[in-house]
Amino acid sequence: MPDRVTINDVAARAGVAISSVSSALNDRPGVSEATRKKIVAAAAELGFVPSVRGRSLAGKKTFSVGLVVHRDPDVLEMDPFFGGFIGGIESYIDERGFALVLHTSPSPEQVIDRYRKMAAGRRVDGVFLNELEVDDPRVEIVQGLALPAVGINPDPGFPLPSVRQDHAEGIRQVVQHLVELGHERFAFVGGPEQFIHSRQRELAWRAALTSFDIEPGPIVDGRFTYEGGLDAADSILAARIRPTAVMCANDLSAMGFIAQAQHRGFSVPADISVTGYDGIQLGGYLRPALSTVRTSPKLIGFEAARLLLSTIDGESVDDVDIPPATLVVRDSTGPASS
Amino acid sequence: MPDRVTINDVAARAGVAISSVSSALNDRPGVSEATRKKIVAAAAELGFVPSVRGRSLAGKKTFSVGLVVHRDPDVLEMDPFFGGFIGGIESYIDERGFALVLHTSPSPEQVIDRYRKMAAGRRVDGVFLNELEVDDPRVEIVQGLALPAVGINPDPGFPLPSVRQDHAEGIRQVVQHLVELGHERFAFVGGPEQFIHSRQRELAWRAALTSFDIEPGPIVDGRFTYEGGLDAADSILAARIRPTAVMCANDLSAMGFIAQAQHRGFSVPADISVTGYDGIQLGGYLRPALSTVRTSPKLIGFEAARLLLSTIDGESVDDVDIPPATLVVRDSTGPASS
DNA sequence: TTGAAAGCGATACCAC
DNA sequence: GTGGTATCGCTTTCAA
Repeated sequence: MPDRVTINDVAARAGVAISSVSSALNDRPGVSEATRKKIVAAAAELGFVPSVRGRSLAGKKTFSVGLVVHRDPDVLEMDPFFGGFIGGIESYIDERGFALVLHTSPSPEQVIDRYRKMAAGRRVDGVFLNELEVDDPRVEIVQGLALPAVGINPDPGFPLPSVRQDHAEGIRQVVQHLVELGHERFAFVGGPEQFIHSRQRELAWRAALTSFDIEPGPIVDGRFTYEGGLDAADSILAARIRPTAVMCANDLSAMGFIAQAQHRGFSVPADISVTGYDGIQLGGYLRPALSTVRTSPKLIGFEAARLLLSTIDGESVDDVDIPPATLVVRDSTGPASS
Repeated sequence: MPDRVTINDVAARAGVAISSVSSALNDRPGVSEATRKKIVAAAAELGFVPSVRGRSLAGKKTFSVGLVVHRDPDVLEMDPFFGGFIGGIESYIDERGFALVLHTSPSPEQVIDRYRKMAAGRRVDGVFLNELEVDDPRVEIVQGLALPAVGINPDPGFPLPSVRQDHAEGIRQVVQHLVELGHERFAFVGGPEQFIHSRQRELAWRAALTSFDIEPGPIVDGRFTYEGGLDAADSILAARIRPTAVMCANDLSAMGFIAQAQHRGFSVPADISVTGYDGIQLGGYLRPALSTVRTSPKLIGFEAARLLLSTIDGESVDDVDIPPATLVVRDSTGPASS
């Protein structure tokens, strides 16, 4: 492999010292305009691109941030949140010379190990903490390692800088929408209880119903998966007194729910109204198109990246609140049947 | 941020020179068993983890490989191939101390720039070339930069080490399956023509039909997207003489096709049989469940990673052939209606 | 404003 | 078998 152009080559070409090259190319003061121009020209001619290796050793930064998907790699295939989230991260860090190091971790034990290695080996300058769980062990790890980290949608009082998008408002809108359609019997299909966002959504659902003086009705686990939605539909639709409206805690389980409801001969929304939560693209293409609460994974990723890079630079940052997720009414919700 | 323990600390602790520590910890010869033990013990006590930064500067390796998703970040949300592919890469490189650097690139021009930067900045030791296009400019770039690279599903004669999974066999099986069901009028929904895998699938489809002495029938573009499938259905089902069986070049467009067919009052498979290509998980959950050709993105990722790391180590490698993608018969294909 | 030189944390070569 | 030491490419003092 041929050796690349280094800062020495540029310095030689411009007839200056490498320290001047460094200063000039990093827009630091202490270089005359004339010298700077000469240097920039020389760098351009030579096609100089600073070596990330060299600068990270000297500068004590790796210029990369880490994201660990701490579930089976298959979630990347099925969970559309990550696509948007990663896209948002990219759009911020790319321009700043940072790269995203992605890890997937099949088993929970490996997750901890990953964070430890990333931090100790100084492979990344900071990490994103997504899909937070109750008493998430990662918090202690990053704190112990003094590794900059940003939390995604944690509960209030989370000890690290965080990005949040309010879910309560959107869920309240769902309930109001369903109430206005005349629904009186409801059910909720939730996510795994160890996830904070599962709890948040269920609590918001309960609270919203309560504010309308409505009984919560059955609450079953949909596991955030398509299959979970299938199962939930079986369980909910088998009851003697069926709900006329169901909210699923994410779009994927809502898709499963609808498919199974249709399979069992129910019409959506004529027999039963169904909503999801997330706002994945696919939902808009379904028949019926899925009414849902649209979140902003891309924006969340963008803001999280901003916070993380600031934290890495040693700045103290405030938490960020993304505008609330809001109701998107499509075709899977309609007037109560009876 | 507290300074980490370095190789110097370990050397001091064990009372030896850093060079011995380096040799001992990397299982290189030239260290007595006794010394090695002392060093390993010292390293363990101190919790020493070698700095990737230091070793990459000295060792001329970054211990990371790059993947550029050279389309809009949204594809990560909609295209399930990446999840499995990335998971496969991870499962190989993780154990070898490598990390995956992921880039998304909204605009085509930026793609080239990305590769150039990754290579010139020596941020990665090698890259994956996926979704190859006809006369793909990336090939020249990596060759010019002497950047190790591995191609995914290229045509024969591709100048770089590659991983291929045969598509022809699976597609032939689709045709045979449909013919055995009595179908005589066919249509094909293809992908964007600049992609090599689009062409490969269409050619295989044509070849298979020819081998059964059947006319190809209409071939329309489904853009590999759900919406493209929707549009393709509109176009194909509006014809006076409709096909009774349709193959879509990927699952996503097949899903769109089915949804739109149903929307227009056609029953799948009673009125029209539909198959996809990819074998995404979601396909199994649809109603009707999607008949398709199952590929192995995870295995492809794994093997591609293996090739890439070998190439990086300077070994010359042979191309890898994954066992062919094969037909999965589910519910979206049935006997010809008339 | 400029340049010389000291690290950063490893690897690798070369004497001893 | 061992321990110095040059080296990788850059950032960052600190003199001049």
